[in-house]
Amino acid sequence: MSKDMVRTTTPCAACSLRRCELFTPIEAHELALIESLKIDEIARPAGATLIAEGQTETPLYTLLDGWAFRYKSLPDGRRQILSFLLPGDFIGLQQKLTDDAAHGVEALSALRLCVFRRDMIWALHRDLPTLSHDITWLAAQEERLVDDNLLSVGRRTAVERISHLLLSLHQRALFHWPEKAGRGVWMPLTQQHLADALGLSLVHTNKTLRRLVKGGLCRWSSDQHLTISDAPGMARLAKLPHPQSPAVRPLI
Amino acid sequence: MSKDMVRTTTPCAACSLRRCELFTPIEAHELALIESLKIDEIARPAGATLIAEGQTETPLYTLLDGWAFRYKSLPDGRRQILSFLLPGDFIGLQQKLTDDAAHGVEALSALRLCVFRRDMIWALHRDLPTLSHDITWLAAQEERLVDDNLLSVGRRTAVERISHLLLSLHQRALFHWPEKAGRGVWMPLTQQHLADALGLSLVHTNKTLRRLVKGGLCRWSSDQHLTISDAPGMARLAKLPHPQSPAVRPLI
DNA sequence: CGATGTATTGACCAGCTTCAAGTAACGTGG
DNA sequence: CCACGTTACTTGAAGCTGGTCAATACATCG
Repeated sequence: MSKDMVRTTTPCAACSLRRCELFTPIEAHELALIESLKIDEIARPAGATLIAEGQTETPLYTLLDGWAFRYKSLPDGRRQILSFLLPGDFIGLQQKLTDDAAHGVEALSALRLCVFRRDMIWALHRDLPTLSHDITWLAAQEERLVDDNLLSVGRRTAVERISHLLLSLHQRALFHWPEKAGRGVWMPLTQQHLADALGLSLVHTNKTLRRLVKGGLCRWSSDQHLTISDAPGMARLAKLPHPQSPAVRPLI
Repeated sequence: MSKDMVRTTTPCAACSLRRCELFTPIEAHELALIESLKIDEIARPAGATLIAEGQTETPLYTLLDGWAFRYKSLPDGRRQILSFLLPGDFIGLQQKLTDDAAHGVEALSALRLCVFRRDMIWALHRDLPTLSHDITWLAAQEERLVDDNLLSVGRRTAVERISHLLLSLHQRALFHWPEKAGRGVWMPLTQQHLADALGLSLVHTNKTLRRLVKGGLCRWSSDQHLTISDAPGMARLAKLPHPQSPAVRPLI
């Protein structure tokens, strides 16, 4: 814990994420408020637990770099991944507002995180309507993601689920890590993670994924890179409903 | 459409929902702002579509009385119910913030609804931090509900799912409609709705529900009332994780 | 060089879906 | 008042998707 000492390693204005076209441009005074609420910038290794299920007094982060996921589990250990987190995603909003963490958050890769003051959410609401509006937008957006996953897990078959998940992760990841020639997009998941996100068993996930690969629709390298070879084919398999908007989004 | 005419049938201060101990007390000036944003109070019959999937320009409501649900569906008609809506729930938040409705909303029973101005969310953020904070809280809370359902659909067995859903609906409904002696709590769902919410087929839902009833754990009357006879037994079956907080909540 | 984690594949089985048929309750029109 | 259509519920039988068990291969790592 770094007491009240403010040790901002990177000024928010210089934040590399801001340069990404995925995020809406921001006013100088908004940036100043965010910077005043920033406590620290930290790194976490792959596999680290950022927030444990049931934990109270959870911290607030913005994910700067890397992959993570939110999950919930049953007493007997069965685990469900609720959604994946990529750079720009806000972490701890739900927990902050409802006190105890209903879900855990774990790192898939090494992470860089921006740490905010515990009272940040209230400060945003009190001091800057535009930013508090953005926070609400982020909360709504995150729910939309979970809604999508619920539709998948509840109503899609195994092939459909995998196609859908790979497609949407691929699309999201592409914004942050451009595809390296022939190697595909970086996606540091094990098949166990896929299975946990899809509500399938590990074995069945493997067999189904294998069928997709053999069918020439995508490639899943052993170094955890994904290539989509036949995007239209996968989209057809995934039974995408209304084509989803890429949508520029706020970054706090 | 009632043009710009303000025809508030009930003053917010007299709103019957406010008397429910489920909701946090509210300041006079907060109430005044809410009332200024209220346009109308309307009724809808059971089965009505409040918001269609893909609809743009969605309205904003607070559900005053009755049951509804949010859903998403696939091109071929398979439908997943995302969550159920009870009095006090805010409707249209997600759609408002992301433009097009990613999910539909349908009435299970006859409804009474409070209709708000389209710019309400922004007005709250601009004018009253306490209320904008509440809005964010509601969004976060709704996501928590979906998280729960996703865990269920992804990782629980059929018996567990049904027990869990009935238990949580029963608990929520109890706040609004006290159990009538021996008749149970009003729950205007068909088994098809249960199936759609649980990611199960109608037939299997029926058979599993029947087993619960024959096991003496609950009763599902033909007039759509639910009695939980053996709450601890059902909770054990449902594999409830951490006991959930009833939690007082804001009402907008 | 074992130990561990991940991927892969086969064999078997069960939970759930689909198909099918029948009952009961309700509303509507003749 | 009853025939009929409709909707919801119920139950049995058969079949498939996906789960469980098990064995192997392969890589990384201390």
